[in-house]
Amino acid sequence: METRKETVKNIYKALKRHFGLTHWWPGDTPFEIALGAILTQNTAWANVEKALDNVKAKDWLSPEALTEAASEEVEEALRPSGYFRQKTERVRLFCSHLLTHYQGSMKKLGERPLKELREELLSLKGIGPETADDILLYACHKKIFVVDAYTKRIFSRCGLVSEKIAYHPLQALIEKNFAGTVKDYQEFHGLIVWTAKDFCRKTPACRGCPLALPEQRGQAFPCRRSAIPWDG
DNA sequence: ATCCCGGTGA
DNA sequence: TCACCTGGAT
Repeated sequence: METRKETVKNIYKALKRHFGLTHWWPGDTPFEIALGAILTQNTAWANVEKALDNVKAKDWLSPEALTEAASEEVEEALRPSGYFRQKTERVRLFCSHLLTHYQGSMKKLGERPLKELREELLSLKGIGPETADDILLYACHKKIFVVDAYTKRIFSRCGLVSEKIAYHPLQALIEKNFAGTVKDYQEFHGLIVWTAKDFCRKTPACRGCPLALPEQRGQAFPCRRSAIPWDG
């Protein structure tokens, strides 16, 4: 029987074989990546892109510009991403922190050690575990596994964990059982996002799923379950 | 009508 | 634990 470590590795290998390189996260600079991480909270990425396009069109893609602009105008730009008042506040709090402590430099922010930086990000209002880890992994290139709703869905449907597992236990389990570089961590999360969109949707669309067991291949349902029972 | 790569406040 | 926050796509 497969060990948990082998299962995690096999999931990564199967997804990589199917999709190739994802080059996740979308965004050209560390600051844009951090911005996207905040804007995508409970929001479809297509709507985040519209907000980011608005910000770029205004030439506001910097912590200075976003803090100096009138908040009503920033709200207007962020509107397509939803929760636009909340997100304007969150974005500006992050920008202020960046300016106050790092001269607005994501590079300087990224020089802090992983654990301290994670606690620091979590202390900011509007940055929870997933957003913090997005920023750490993709903007600061720290080796940390990003857990999201898709990760829980896929790993639970593969039988590795309960679907109700909390953020940190799942993160710890994956990190303990996955040996990879920062690039591997980045790709793994990207592959999970793509898999969730194409196959592992809320209502499963398993036909052609790279994670389907051989005997289930070609079936529309069910996806594989209970490959390895999890004892908590 | 329901869903999006969540986080906060209570 | 849960209501709430928001607009846009399907």
